Formats: sequence, structure tokens, C-alpha cells
Amino acid sequence: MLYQIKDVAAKTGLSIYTLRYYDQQGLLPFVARNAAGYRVFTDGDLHLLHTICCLKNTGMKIADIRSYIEDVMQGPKTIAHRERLLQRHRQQILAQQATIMANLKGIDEKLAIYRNPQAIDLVNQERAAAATEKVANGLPNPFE
Amino acid sequence: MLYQIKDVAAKTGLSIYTLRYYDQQGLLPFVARNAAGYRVFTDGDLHLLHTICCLKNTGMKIADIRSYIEDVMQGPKTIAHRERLLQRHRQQILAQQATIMANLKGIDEKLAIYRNPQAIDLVNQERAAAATEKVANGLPNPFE
DNA sequence: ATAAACCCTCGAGTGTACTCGAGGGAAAGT
DNA sequence: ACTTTCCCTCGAGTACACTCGAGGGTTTAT
Repeated sequence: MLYQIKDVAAKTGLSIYTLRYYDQQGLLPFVARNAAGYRVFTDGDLHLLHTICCLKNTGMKIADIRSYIEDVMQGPKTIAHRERLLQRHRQQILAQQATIMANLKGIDEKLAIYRNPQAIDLVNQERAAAATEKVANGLPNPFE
Repeated sequence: MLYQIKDVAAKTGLSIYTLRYYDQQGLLPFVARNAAGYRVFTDGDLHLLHTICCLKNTGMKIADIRSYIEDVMQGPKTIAHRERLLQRHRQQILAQQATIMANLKGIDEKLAIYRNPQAIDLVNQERAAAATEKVANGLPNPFE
């Protein structure tokens, strides 16, 4: 089964522009061209592209994805290097997930205040305290 | 307790440049200035800045954070609006966490291959299959 | 055979979030 | 007094990942 670029765009959700951009950035060195210069994708290409999307969707930079793809093109001798790259990336993902969850806590605290039946009082208290602090230091009160 | 910009940079991990940029983008309308035009931060300001960082670290755009801060400046009457904004953002965070985890699976599958004792064989098999597919379709084999 | 729907490259433009340097003033230490 | 260290604004530059239009060739359906 062969695919042209618009089919691949439909399958992956990437735009045609993005696919061409990825190719230009060296992410798709395995994609063949027909006599007219059109890109021709195989199922194997789609499989590789799927991996590229996994890397991209987890925040890997284009340059690093290119490095990974270069390894793939070079065959089994780069397995150890690929493993290190993916392992490092995996750790980064988990670390980032953790910081996001930590920051989500701060958001949830605010939500808890806004959802509290005494929300208006709670907000007014914080506001008053902040205003007092400003005035006590001879600063203008930005909360009118 | 009052802080100058370098103290705040040290406390938050944001650069001085970034803090000034945030101010310019309307994220810090509550920060006062002294006679010389220097920014003067209070503890209350730091508290608000912490919330800003939570929003930023979870991927909220500057424009949306500004909108939230504008609400905060307007007092309790915007509580319902703030709640909707944060709630929507919360859902986005969770949705993104989910897609990241889904994509992580694709990465873990690759890692499992690379860590398999037969990794070389497995990689060579995939490679041979992809090459065969190319040749069967009259395309050049990019895997030499 | 001709129109519609594809494809290509190239170069420029967009959006987002910083990041920096120049030019100049203010504050703190010696 | 003077040097260091801090602060300011403004405008330009950077990094990243697209996104698009122009100009031009190809394929497919009628």
C-alpha cells in the first residue's frame, strides 16, 4: 500500500505543510519520491512517522528527533545510543509530568477558594491583606 | 518585607528579563514602583506571582494569564469567571497529560525492543521488512 | 483536451515567549 | 568621590515550530 502526502496528513492529523517541513528538517529521509518528485509513503514509513509523532507529542525537539531518525537509518549498531536517547527523554517526560502535577495543586487551591460558599469573603480577605501590606509600606494600593 | 526584582528572580527562578517581560505583558499590574521607577514587590505580590507561575508552568498562554489577573484585580465580582477559566484550564492539563501518557507508550514499546536481548535481530527484521516493502513497490531502499 | 485536484520548491511570514544590549539613571559600599 | 551593582526603557534579536503563497508541473476525471 502506498500513500501520497494528503493521505498521510489525513491519517496522522499533521498538515501537509508540517509533513513537508518535517521532511525538510531531516525527519523523513526514508520517504521515497516518484518520477515526478512526489513523496511516496509506505506502511513502514507510516510506522516510523508514528514514532516521530510519539516523540513530538511528548515534547521532543525536532533536532533530537532527527538525531534519533539518523540512528534508525544507520541500523542496529546504534541501538545502544537510541536506547539512551529514549531513556533520557522518558525521564524528562516523567519529570515534567511531576512538575505539572505540582503546579496543578496551586491551581486547585484557587479553585477550592472560588468554589467555597464563602468565596467572596475569602477573596476579600486576601485582597484586604494585600492592600494593607501595600499601604503599610507606603506604596499605592492597586486594588482601588 | 519588600523585594527588588533580582530578589524576586532568585525566589521564583524566572529571569529578571522574564519578569520585566511579564510586567510589560500586563501580568504584574499590582507591582508598585518607587520614586526612581524601580519595581517594588511585596509578599502579596509574590503570592500572586506564584499563581502566575502555576498557570504558566502548566502551559497557560500569557494572554490567558493576563485575563485571569485582570479578573483578580477587579475583585470578588469576577469569581465565577475565574472559576470557569481555571476549571477549563484544569481539564486541558488533564487531557494533555493523558495524550502524553498515550504517546509515552509508543516510546516504551521502542525501548522494550532496544532492551531485548535479541534487539539486533528484532531491529534487523523490521528493517528488512521495510526494505522489502520499498523494493516491492519499485522504490529505492533508503536503508542501504 | 481541459478543468479540477494534486504535487513540488522556495522564500517569506506568523505566533509565542523570551533574551539581550545600549544608553542612562540610582543606590550602596569603600 | 568614585566604583560597583543595581535599576529602568526601548527596540532589536533569537529560538522554535510551523504556515502560507507564488509560481509551476502532474494526474485524474469528465
